Amino acid sequence: MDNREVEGVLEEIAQILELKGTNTFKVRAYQNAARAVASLEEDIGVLVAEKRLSKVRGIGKSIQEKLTELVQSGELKYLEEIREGIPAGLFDMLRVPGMGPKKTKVLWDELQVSDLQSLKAACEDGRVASLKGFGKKSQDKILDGIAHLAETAGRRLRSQVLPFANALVAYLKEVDAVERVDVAGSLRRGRETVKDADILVGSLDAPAVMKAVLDYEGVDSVIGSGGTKTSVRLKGGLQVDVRVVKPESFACALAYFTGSKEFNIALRQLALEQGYSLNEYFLLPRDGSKPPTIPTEDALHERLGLAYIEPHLRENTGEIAAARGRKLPTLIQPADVQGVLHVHTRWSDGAQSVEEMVAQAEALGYAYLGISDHSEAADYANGLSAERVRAQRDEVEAAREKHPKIRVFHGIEADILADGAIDLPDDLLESLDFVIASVHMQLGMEREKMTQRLVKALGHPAVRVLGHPLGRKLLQRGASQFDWEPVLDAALEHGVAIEVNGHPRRLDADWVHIRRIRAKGVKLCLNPDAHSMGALDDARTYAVVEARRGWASAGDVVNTLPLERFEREFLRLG
DNA sequence: GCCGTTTTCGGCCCGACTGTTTTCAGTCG
Repeated sequence: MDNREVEGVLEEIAQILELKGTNTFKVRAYQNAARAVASLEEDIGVLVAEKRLSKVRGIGKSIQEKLTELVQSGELKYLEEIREGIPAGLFDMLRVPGMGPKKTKVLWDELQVSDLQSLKAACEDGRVASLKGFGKKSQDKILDGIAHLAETAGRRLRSQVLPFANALVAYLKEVDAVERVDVAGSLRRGRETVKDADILVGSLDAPAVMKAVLDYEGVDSVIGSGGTKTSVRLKGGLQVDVRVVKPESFACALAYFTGSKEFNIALRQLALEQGYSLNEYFLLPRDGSKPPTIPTEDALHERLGLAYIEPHLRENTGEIAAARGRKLPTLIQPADVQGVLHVHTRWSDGAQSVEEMVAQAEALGYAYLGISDHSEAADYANGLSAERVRAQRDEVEAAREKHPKIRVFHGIEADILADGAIDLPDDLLESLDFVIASVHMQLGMEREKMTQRLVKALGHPAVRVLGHPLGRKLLQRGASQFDWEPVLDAALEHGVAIEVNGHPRRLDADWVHIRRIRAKGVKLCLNPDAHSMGALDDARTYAVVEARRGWASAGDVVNTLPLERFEREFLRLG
């Protein structure tokens, strides 16, 4: 039972309690505990075994007992008890926009509606509209919500949303009434997938801004529009919320609408302790005196006795305490990345030649580049046999001669076979500059076997990087299951770095595990996993964001090293 | 259910919008 599964159990308890109309603070206690578990830097099994669970903030006596039972036996009587009589379909109903626990419970009690299908039917024959507290509009909104849920599952990749959000921001910048405008919300925090885009505007003329949004040519339909907030659906389906505040409130509002929700709650708590009340407009002294001028988020955090907390860290997973103690790390920046290793070419499933990728990397200012096509076992990707790897050398050598300013390493992304062996002969692997070892097949292997598979692969002397360890594809398939502790132990022992894959659909390892990897002292390697020239910079664009969310600084990442040190200390060449 | 240098009880973040009401509950972020 790993941290993610335990987190899921706590969240399920919170949802069930919410549906049952339990005291909201009790519900919140379980939600807080779920977050606390999610942000642990150790395996929860270790904490339970060493009886250190109660030291975790947010986990008290009662939850500690439940988690001990859960981790030790894999079961939890309390959950089974409260689950009794709660149809699983109610959780799907909660995901419909506008549907919360209260409405869900009313529909269940009054109409015996217990899943999306029966909810849809109840809306279509008008039973929902006839209920007290509901009406025609609620009913139509629920139907729209169900349709949208089915269409997109509600979330999109960050990379798919950013261009739309940036275009709208650029448009609003040109509107006369707009003084300041910025992206907020989970998009600003760098979440891997987002539900919608939040845009904040500072203006003295809110109606003009609302009108400008409604006039935007990218708008498909209007979801709602009030005096200071307008929600629209853009062509392409993305929902965007635009809010307007007075320019004097912009910094407080930007902080507020950036979230996360949990971070805001904690920040307000801190403000209360220090004699302030914090809302999205001002930091109000409780004694009724005039609120201080807050021109930037930096100033807001400083007022509360905190070092500035970057948006990427705002998840209420320890960053506030660290900011208080001035112990936040200096986060890695895109420009810190000196070179990248994980790059494909036409030799396997890439779109460009070796030379084209090298030229592009040089143009982007990289000091070194590793060519790493797929290996033999990845035949779906036209993986390279030992013979073809040797043949590729000439082309790599030619690119080196043509581009002397950038150092080109010749490597491979080799497959980790089911038994943990690497799929090319040892002498060939040893002759290369580096090897990235990745799992591409049998991703759903049983946990114990997958752990052994990875540990064995990391012990191969030629392996330098473990590629996309989770094997997930965002919004498509989940992560492989294995135990992190033995894998990280092996990585540490053999000096292998764990990849942070910058492919927008992978982002793997993810930020939660990056924190664990760092805590263990294992190094990271930020890569684009580029299959074309256009994706070559994805390590700086996407992997860096994921690493920052995992609290990584340049010192945690091997490919921030200058060329000579990277070559000598990490690749162990020459 | 959690928490505590006003500590073992009595708090627990705050406001906008919507749809339903005629003063408010629910949802959202």
